[in-house]
Amino acid sequence: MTTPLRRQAAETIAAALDHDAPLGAQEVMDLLAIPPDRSLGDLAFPCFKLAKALRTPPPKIAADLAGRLAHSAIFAEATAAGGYVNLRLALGAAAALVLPEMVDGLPEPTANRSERVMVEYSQPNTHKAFHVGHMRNLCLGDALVRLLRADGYEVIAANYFGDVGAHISKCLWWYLDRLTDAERVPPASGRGEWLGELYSSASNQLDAWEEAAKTGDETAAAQLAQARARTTEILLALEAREPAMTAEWQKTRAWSLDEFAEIYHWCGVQFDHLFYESEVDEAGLRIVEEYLAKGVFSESDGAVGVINEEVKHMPFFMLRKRDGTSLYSTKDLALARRKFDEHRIDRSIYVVDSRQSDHFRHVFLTLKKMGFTQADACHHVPYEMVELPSGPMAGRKGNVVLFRALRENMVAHVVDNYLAKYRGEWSDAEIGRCAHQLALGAIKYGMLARDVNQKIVFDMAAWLELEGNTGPYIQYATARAGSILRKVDEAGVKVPSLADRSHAAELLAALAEPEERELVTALDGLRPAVIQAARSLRPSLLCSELFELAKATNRFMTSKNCRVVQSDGNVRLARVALVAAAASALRWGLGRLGIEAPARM
RNA sequence: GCGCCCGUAGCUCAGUCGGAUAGAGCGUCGGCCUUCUAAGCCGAAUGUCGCAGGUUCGAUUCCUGCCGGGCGCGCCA
Repeated sequence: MTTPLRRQAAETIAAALDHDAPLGAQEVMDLLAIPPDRSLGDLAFPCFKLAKALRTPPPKIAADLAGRLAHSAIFAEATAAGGYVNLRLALGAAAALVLPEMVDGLPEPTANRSERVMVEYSQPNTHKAFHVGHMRNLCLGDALVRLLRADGYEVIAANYFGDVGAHISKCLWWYLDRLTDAERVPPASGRGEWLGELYSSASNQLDAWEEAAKTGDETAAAQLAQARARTTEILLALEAREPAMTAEWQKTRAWSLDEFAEIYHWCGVQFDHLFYESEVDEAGLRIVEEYLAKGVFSESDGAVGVINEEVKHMPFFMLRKRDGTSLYSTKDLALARRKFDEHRIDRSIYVVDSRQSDHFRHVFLTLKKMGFTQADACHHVPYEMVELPSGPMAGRKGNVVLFRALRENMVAHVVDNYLAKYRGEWSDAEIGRCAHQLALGAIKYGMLARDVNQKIVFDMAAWLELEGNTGPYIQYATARAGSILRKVDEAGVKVPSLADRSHAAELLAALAEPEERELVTALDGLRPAVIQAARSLRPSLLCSELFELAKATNRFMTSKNCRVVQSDGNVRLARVALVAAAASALRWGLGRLGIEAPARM
């Protein structure tokens, strides 16, 4: 990952290498490392790779190279240590390469690649409640959209609502048959969640009857049979577009969708396109007919599917049930075709939990067999589940944290514990806005900071601590930096322009403290981290880098040797530039994760 | 049974082209607020990198086998 600083460092090293050395500037840059102890240097160049080509032991190469690098523009010091050359940056020159693009605020990303990428995420079911488990997907998908945009792609953020299927008929059964007229009135707000509770009640009741029926309870068995007949009836009525039932579906579906829209708004998530399962249902069945006729799909036990030998433990991928109705898989094929044909995407990303890994392997293999070359550019981003300290989330057992409670509790905690002291001093609007940003930052960062293949145990109490490696910690560093900049401004000092490179180097040569050195190098690491996170579809990489940057910023701001307002001359100006760069970089980096930093907190 | 994921400090986790004495947060213990926000900073202690082999100058990292945990495996989504 290239930055102006790393490029110049690599070019300097490459130029100093023996002509026999098989490394160009790019290879050198890829090898550049950070020494284990910063007292050794700011960068390190390992010489092991050169040993064979030069037929010289690494320590000898390192010693020779160190001698030749001692007096370059970018390095203040070069010392050999074993097979490594440890390099201390000439801080003014280094800062002049790092800070200019940051002091004025990093640019919002613009698409500069020809590739068009769609990220499909969130995919909630209507008629069900939205809970913390859904938040991981939402945060992950949103962050990937932002990261890919930062990497220059044109990205379509897409959602895919599960608005058909058995869960709908269960919910409607409860709503229509089991509620009294008085009960059948949704609350003024939170209708989606209310509907989710109905679904949950229905599901629990059916499970309970099923359990009882297994133990020989004939009443339960009869009730179960009756209920199943009714849910099937509802399902068929919906499939037949029977007007009265369709009207009920549309009404209740809208309650869910409205609430989802509200949730996304609160989360600061925007979709460019909304898909619905109900739109791809029939198209999916037509695809099954089409490719069955072409001989790509085949029948088995009355069902239709495709045989993907590559998935050894389960080669048969079912696409149409014996009763002729569609499946999740059927719709995914139709959806993929729409993505390719109507949205003309080159790359397709699916953010779906890891339990679906086999499903997506099958989907992509099937698309390939159907002739879609884009199948090679389909990626499933699997992630592990969110659990609660009390165990896996299970709606049935009531072991869930619903979105509304999550939001309210987080916001209330932030206000009570951190912002109450500003009452009267800040407007209520600012307190509310700040609490929103902090609560959301805590949730998003918590969901993103862990690698996707690690399970997350969501412990509300722990996340509310807001200490250590958390979103609010990074937001706090940002706010403090902003506070210094306000004081600087009050003192009548302007953030210096660094547009002129040689002037900038001269000014920034005033930086000398270890905390300043650490901050400059941490700033240099931000952009590569964003690119790496985007390329590997792993937002956690950026979280780690932001945490390091926030720590470096806090250390700088806490150090008595790095006062900004109380210093003078070029030292003050250089530090102003450094703080401005840090604030802007933190804000920008958080922004790539969908997290805002409050102006003050 | 087959497939995927996980196993690193008391706890939660980084460590993804194999490289220096294996890191961070929390917790514990001890310091730092008349000085730019103490939601902060500094210091200390803590390890059989699940186990056993193999490849290598060098393995937490790559390969093989095993142990432990999670998830998935034809008419749910």
